Amino acid sequence: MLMSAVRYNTNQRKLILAVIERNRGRHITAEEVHLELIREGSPVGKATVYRHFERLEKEGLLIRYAPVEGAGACWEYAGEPGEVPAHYHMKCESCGKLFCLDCTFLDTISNHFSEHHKFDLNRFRTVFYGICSECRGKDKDEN
Amino acid sequence: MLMSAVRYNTNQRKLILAVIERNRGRHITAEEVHLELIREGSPVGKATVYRHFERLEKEGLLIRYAPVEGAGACWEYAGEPGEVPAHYHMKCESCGKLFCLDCTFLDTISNHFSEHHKFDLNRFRTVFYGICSECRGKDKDEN
DNA sequence: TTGCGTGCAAAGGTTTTGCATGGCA
DNA sequence: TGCCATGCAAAACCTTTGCACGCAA
Repeated sequence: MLMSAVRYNTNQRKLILAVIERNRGRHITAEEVHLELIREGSPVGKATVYRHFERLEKEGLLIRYAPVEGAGACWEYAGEPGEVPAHYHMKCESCGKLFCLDCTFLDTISNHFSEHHKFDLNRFRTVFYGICSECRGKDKDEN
Repeated sequence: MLMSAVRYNTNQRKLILAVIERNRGRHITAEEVHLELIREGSPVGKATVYRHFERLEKEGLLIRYAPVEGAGACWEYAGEPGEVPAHYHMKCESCGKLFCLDCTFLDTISNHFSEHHKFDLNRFRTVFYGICSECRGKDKDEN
């Protein structure tokens, strides 16, 4: 929440923020932002994207999720406080897809952990691993 | 799980397992095992450690944790197959302690994922991250 | 003896860093 | 104009892979 970290409001910063805001509700990687801006015809260096992600996180505009194996860290626009609903992630061990879990049952889980185990769940880091519905039907040709 | 994956009980496998068992209750990285064995005077190649970690995970002897930012994946001894009843793990981000969750609510969670999200949870891989009761009381000096 | 296991080094992918240049305030 | 920001490439890091040799069964 160190807004003081913002010094120059450069064009690159605006471009990066625009892509992130446009992806409100979805997680995105630094690589994806980099490629998206190239596609738009407004290329921004990869290093610059990484540097801004780091700053935006400190400013509280970006949420950084624990990296999932096989991929890099993923981030998500935080927007106004409370704007992004609490959610968890589900990762398929077979196809590698990452799913966002927006389900009221999560509150039940959080509450259970809090009340019965006195444990405050961290939704940014906790990832549910398993096999998704698509892969469940197929033969397990993983690995 | 797939005990059939074990073919040769090589010396390197024994050495790696020994280090892991000795670190029961603590997570450890491939790099740490590699270095520990060098320190012991029984060096084992880094690639071999990685290959064994992968196999031990399939066998159910090791739990692989989601990588922590700034570090690689970390692993932890899960005990002999069948030694421990089905359970999930809860890891405190502050003190690093690993808690075993033996609670009927877990079935509720598994069932919910299975029925509502058509997702088969992997209890070995899924780890709940958060702050434990002990650390909840203290100042959050983490990070 | 057979074929898996091992070690080394090289490759792969992601993120960080150094340094000269560019651009915001 | 003074600094911070940027871009490129190289480095750093972690992990995987290729290949020839070694060793458990």
